Amino acid sequence: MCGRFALYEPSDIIQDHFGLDDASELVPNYNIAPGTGILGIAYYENSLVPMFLKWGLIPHWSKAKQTQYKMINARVETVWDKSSFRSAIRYRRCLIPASGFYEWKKTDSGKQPYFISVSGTNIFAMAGIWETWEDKSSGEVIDSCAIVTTEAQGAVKEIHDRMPVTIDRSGYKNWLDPMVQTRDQLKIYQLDHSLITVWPVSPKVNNPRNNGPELIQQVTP
DNA sequence: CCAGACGTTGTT
DNA sequence: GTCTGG
DNA sequence: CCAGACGTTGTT
DNA sequence: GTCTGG
Repeated sequence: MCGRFALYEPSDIIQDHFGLDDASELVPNYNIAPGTGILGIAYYENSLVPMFLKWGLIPHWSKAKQTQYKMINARVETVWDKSSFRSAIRYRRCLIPASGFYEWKKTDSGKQPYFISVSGTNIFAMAGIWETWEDKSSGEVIDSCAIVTTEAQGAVKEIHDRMPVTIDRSGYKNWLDPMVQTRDQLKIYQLDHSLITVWPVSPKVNNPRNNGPELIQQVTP
C-alpha cells in the first residue's frame, strides 16, 4: 500500500515536469502522512492545475468530514466497482507527484521501513483520485484524495505485496483526460519496474513529526 | 421495496 | 481496542 | 502508514 | 449518491 511518501524536488522542476503554468511554492517534505494536505495535479475547469488535496478521500455524500473509514488508498482492481470511488475514478483522476514512497516490511523484530524511488529521477507520478465534499449547513468545502494501489512491482516485491500505481510520463495525458470515462478507455502506463530502487531507512520515519533528508538515507537494518 | 453500508492493509 | 493527529 | 491519546469539572 | 443485503 502507500501510507507515507516524500516530495523534495524543487517547485520549478515539478512545474516543468508536469507542464504547469503556475508554480506552487513547496518546501521539501520527506515525511508526508495521511490526513495532511498534499499536491495533486488534475484537469479542473478545462485546465491542468495544481490542487491541494487532503489525503484521505471524503465521499461527496458523507455527512461528516471525519470519515469513519481510512480511504487513503483505492485498489485499482476494484476501484470502478466501489460506490465510494466510482465517480472519482471516472471523472476526477489526478497525478500525485512524489520523489519516493515508504513501505514497511514485517520482520521477527518488528517493522523495518524502506524507501522506494526511481533510478535517474527525483520526481515521478502516483495515480490518484479526488473528490469535493461540502458541508451543507456551514458551506465548508474540502477537496480530498486517495492514492490508487496495485500489486507490488519489481524490487518492491521483496518487502511488500502492494504499492502505488505509478504513471509514466507517456501516460499522463490519458490518465488526466476528462473525456476518458470508462475502464476500457483508461490505459495505465506504469513506470518501467526495472527502474524501481529500494533500500532500508531509519525507523525515524515512523514518527510523522520527524522530517529531513536523513529519513531517506540508507541504513543497515 | 427499505435499511444500511460505503475501505485497505495486514493479521488471524 | 479504537480513534485522532501528523 | 505510525504515534499517541483515550476525560470532565472547575479554576486560572 | 449508489450498491448490497434482506
